[in-house]
Amino acid sequence: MISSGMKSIYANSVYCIRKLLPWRCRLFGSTASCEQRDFAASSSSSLLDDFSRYCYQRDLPRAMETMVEMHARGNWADSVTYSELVKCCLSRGAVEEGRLVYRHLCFGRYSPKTFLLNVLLNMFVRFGLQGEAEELFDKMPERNVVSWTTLIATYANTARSDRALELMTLMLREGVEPNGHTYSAVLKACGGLSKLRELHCSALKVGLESDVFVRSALIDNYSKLGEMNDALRVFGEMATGDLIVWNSIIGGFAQNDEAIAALNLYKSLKRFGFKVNQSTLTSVLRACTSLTLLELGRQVHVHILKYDQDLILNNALLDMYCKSGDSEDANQVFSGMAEKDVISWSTMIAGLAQNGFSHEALKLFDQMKASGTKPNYISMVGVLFACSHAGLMREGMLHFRSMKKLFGVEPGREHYGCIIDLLGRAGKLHEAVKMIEEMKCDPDAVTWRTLLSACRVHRNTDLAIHAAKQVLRLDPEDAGTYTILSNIYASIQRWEDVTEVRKSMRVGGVLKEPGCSWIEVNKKIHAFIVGDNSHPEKDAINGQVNRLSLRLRELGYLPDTNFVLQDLEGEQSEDSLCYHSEKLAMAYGLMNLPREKTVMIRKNLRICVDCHVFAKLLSKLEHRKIVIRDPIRYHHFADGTCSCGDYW
DNA sequence: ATAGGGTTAG
Repeated sequence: MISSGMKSIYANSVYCIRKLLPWRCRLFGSTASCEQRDFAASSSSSLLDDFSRYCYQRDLPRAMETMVEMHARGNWADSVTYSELVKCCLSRGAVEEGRLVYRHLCFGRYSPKTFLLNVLLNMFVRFGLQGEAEELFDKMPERNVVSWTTLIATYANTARSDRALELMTLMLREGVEPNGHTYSAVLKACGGLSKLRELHCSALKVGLESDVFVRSALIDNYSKLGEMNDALRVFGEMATGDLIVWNSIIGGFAQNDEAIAALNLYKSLKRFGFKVNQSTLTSVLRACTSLTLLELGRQVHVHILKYDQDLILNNALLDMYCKSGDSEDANQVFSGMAEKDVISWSTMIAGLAQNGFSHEALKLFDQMKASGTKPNYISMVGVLFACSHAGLMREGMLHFRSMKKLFGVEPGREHYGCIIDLLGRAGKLHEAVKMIEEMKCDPDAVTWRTLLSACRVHRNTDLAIHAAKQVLRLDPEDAGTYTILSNIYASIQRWEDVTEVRKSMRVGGVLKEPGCSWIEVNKKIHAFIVGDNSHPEKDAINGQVNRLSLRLRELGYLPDTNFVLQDLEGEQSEDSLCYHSEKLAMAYGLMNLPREKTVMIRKNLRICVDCHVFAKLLSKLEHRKIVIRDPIRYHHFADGTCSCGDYW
């Protein structure tokens, strides 16, 4: 008879158990309840003492030698000593020795207890020997919550979430009650919101509401699904403070681009007198990054100087400086890093490329390869972005065509996007279309928007209409593309189509996102929304825009009223162009920032041609550096030119 | 005595 505790977890369990039954009888049969000491012959006590000493001293070679001797004499030590030996194997990565310990314990006249089998199970898992772990698990006469949790955790960590959840079900079916360890492991594997809520409920039922590990796992999962209300509720129910739970919620807001909430929580955390650590600061930096709060980020930089060798923190710092358009400080952090991983290199390459330093980015890519760091999918997005940004057709194609062979990177949407951008910039629109047809993955709205952008610059109306329709098919909420499409139809007098586009926009309830620009002055964010006059200094700002506009006209600035193929922030008239949010932000920056500071602006929509000309001329007139970061790329204006080369 | 949490790049 096979007892329920021996039931195999595998589909072909009957076969599995039959095959193993003789082994099982020999090992776990009649002697199953024997204690280790019973086997120790009195004459061997000094051998066992030696063994125990070697194990606790972490002298692996001598311990193994003694173990072999013991095996020959039929002696066994106690479980705790063996667990020390396994720890020793693990810390040295001694796989073969570990296997030998396993054979010594499981293939002889000895019956290891569940505790010891769990230790061995964990050892196999740690060594990445999944097959051997499963085999052992399958053969265990009794599996407790630790055995199940150990295996569930490996599946959860190797992103085999279906298997982890399945094991949890089997565990419950066998009547083994899960604990906090189990939930924090299985939560890592939970895919959707409904499964998460289900696990959340059952964890509460088992009485785990105060387990901080479960709490942080729940917060983390709700955050990943963007359910910040749920995450906040779980956080708020915490009676005692726990730094990691705080880190989870701060990280959650930072990842969901709710930077203000993240920063406020960070402030309360400090007010409560908590000592924060690297993880907290990494999330705080990420929050600063998403708001382009360069000055606040610099302040955080001062606080993290004591962690100057922390790789992840340095990577976040790098990204903060890159995204804030400060490639000099990014370079400084980068060159000061003792250890660099693929993320450090990728961040820096993409950062340089986005800031218009394509050649520096490509030089860095050469250094990366020379350093022995293997580029991955994301690294190649940065490299191709650098090529497209500088119009380096030959080089871009070369990297694109060779990356699979050289680095095993299969080209994906983002890579194709760069190539389409590259071809589009060169005016090779039909080759760009061919590239879309060649894609193995389905093109998405971003892909078609890239083509649409190329059509806009090269004034190809027919193709633009096609691309715009594709964008709207894939993303029917994209207000900007409706506007472009309607403008195109208007320009070729297809009034019925104009009406049609406007109508479908109305029917679909698509609202145009108002243009918004942000600028940091005195560590505070000032937001300028088109049509919003609530800024206390609005009169002074409007006056400044008008004055600048007049002075720029002397330099040849003419408001660009050719709106065709453009998605503008506001109404389409010369008058309203003056009040595009980035112009207001530029004016405000010039009024309030010291002369040596770069005017750094972030905006939610892409910059229009008129504002682009305005910014270029302004940088020359005022001898100021201006950076405008739109959702796709950054425009560095200096001395009358822009790093984007007037293509975006 | 064996199993558990948070942080970085497109």
